[in-house]
Amino acid sequence: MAGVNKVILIGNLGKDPEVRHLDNGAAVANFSIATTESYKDRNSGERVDQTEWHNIVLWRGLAEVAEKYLKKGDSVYIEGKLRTRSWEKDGVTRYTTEVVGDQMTMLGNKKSDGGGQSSGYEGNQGQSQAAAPAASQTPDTNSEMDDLPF
Amino acid sequence: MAGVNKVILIGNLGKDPEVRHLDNGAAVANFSIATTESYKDRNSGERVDQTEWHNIVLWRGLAEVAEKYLKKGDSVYIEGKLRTRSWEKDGVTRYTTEVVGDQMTMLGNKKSDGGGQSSGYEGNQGQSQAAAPAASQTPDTNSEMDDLPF
Amino acid sequence: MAGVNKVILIGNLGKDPEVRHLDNGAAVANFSIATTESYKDRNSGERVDQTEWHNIVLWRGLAEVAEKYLKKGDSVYIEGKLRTRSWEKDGVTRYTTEVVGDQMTMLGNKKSDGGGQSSGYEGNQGQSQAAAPAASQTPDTNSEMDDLPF
Amino acid sequence: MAGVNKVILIGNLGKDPEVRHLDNGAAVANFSIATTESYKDRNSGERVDQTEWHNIVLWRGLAEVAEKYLKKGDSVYIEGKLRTRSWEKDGVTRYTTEVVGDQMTMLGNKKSDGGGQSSGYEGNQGQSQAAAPAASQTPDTNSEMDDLPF
DNA sequence: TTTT
DNA sequence: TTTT
Repeated sequence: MAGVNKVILIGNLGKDPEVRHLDNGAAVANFSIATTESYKDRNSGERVDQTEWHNIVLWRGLAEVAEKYLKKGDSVYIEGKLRTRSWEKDGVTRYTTEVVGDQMTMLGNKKSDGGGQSSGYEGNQGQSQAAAPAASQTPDTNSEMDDLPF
Repeated sequence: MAGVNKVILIGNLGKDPEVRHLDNGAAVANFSIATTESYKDRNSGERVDQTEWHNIVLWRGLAEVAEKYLKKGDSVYIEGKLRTRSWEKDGVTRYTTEVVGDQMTMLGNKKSDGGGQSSGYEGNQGQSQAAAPAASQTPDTNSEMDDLPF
Repeated sequence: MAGVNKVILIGNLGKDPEVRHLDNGAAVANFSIATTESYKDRNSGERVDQTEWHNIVLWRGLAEVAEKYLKKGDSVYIEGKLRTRSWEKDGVTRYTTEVVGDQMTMLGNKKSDGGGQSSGYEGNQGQSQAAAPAASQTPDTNSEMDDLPF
Repeated sequence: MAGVNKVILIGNLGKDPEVRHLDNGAAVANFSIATTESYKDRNSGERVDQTEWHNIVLWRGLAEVAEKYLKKGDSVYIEGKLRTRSWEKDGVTRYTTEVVGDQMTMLGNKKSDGGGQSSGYEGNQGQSQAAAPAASQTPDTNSEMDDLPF
C-alpha cells in the first residue's frame, strides 16, 4: 500500500540522551526535544510561546553519535518516522508516540565557543555513506538487528 | 526558539471523518490514516507489512473539505505538525499525539472510475490562497478561532 | 558540514520515462513531473493555475521500477535531493537543476480501473528493505555504482 | 492537478543577502546557500565532500528579516518551493531554478558568542502569526503584492 | 525537560 | 560563494 510517514524536527534536547546497549551490541538512544512555536494571541495581542515535546528514538550508529555528542540544551535536526507503541500499566493500555530517527544533523549549542555546526554530524543522506561508520543505519551495517522487533 | 515541527503523511482513511461544528462556527474533523511500510524480514526473508495509524485533526476549511470529500479508504496527503494532548481518565493521565494538518491533497480512491487526482483538492500552498474559500486555514479567515485553545 | 537537502514532490508525468542502461548495468531514468498550484488572483479575483515542471532522475532499482510501471500522466510521490549540473553548449555554460529521487511512491493514474494505490510501489523507507529487490537504492545493492560520478 | 512542491534545506550562506525594495514597498532577498554531503568514495575509500548551491528567494517580511539578521556564513533552515524561471541572454534561453522560501529559521553562525539559535528567527508556522510582524508572509499582510508576478 |  |  502506498504510504509515506515522515517527520522533520528541529528542537532542543530537554536532557542528556539515555543510551542502552542491547545484548546483541545494538545501541538505542532515547531523548526528548522541544519545538517552540511563537504566535500572537488573537485576543490579548500578546506573544505566546507554545512548546511541544517529542520523544526521539535512535538506533545503532545514530544512537552512538547521540551518546557521544548530544547533550541537554543542544539543537538538533531529526528526520524520521512516527511510531506509536502500546504498553500495559495497572491494567490500562497506554500509547506512546515516538519519532524513530533515521537522519540527524547537529546544529550546535549555545555554550560552545564556536556555536553553530562546529560539532556538526550528519547521518547518512540519500544513498551515500556517512563518514563516521558508526553513524550509518543503512541495511548493510544492520546485520545485528535481526532479532529486533522492527 | 528556533524550531521546526513538520509531519508529512500519505495514507488511507480507516473510517469516514468525524466532523464537529463548534458554537462559533468552526469545524473540526478527526480521522485516522494508515501508512504501511513493507520490508523483508531479515530472518525469514519473508515480506512483512507494518501499518502505523495516525490521528489527524483538521480545522475550519480543511475540516469542511474533509467532511465533503473524504471517506473511508481514500488516500490523502497530509502536511502538518505534531501535537500531544493530555487528558484524564479514571484518575490516570493519558497522552494522545495527533497530527494537526495545515495542508491536504486528496489522492483519490480505489473505487472511483477516475481514481487518482480527479477528485483532487489542495489546501493553501505557500502564500497563495486555495481556490476553494473554505479550504484555507490562513489567518485572515480565522477570526472565528479566537476562543479556541490554540 | 551540517546540511539538509530535501525535496518532496507530488506531481504528474509529462511523458513516459526515458530509461538508459549504462555499460555497468545501472539503469537511469529521466522524466519530468508537473506540480500545479491553484490560487486566486488578487486583482481579477479569478482562479489561476500555475504549473511548475521538475526534472527527475532515478538510479538503478528506482529507475527500473519507473521503466516498468510509470507512464505519461501518472501521479507519483518523489522524495530526493536537489542537484544542479552544468554543461556547455555553443560555448555557453548552462545549468540544469534536477531532483535525484531516493524514494518513490506511485499514486495511481486516472485511467486505471482501480486507480489510487492499487499499483502502489514504495522505495526503501527508513532502514527497511523494499519488497521488490530491484527497487532498493541502499548501499548494499550499489556495488555497480563504483564508477559513477556520485 | 493535486500537487505538492516542497523543499527543505539547511545550509550556509555563501555571501550576504542582496535585498531590493520594489516600488510598491515589497522587499526581495536573494542569496545562495550551500549544502554539503559527505560520503566515502567507493573506490578510494576516501571521504568526499560534495557541495550543492541553492538559489534562495525571499519576499516581504522574510526578506527584511534576512536583510537584518543573515550574513555570509550563517546557517539557516529554509522551507519553500521550487520555481524555474526562464530568461533570454544573447538570444539564448536560459533557466534558473530557485527555492522560494516561505519559512525560515536562523540556526546561528560560528562567530557569535552564543552560537546556535541565539539569533533565532522563525517565520510563520502553520496557521499562527509570527511574533515579528515583518516576518509573516501570510495573505493578510500581502496586499502590496497585487502587482507582483506571483 | 529545552531554547529565545 | 559557505561550512566542518
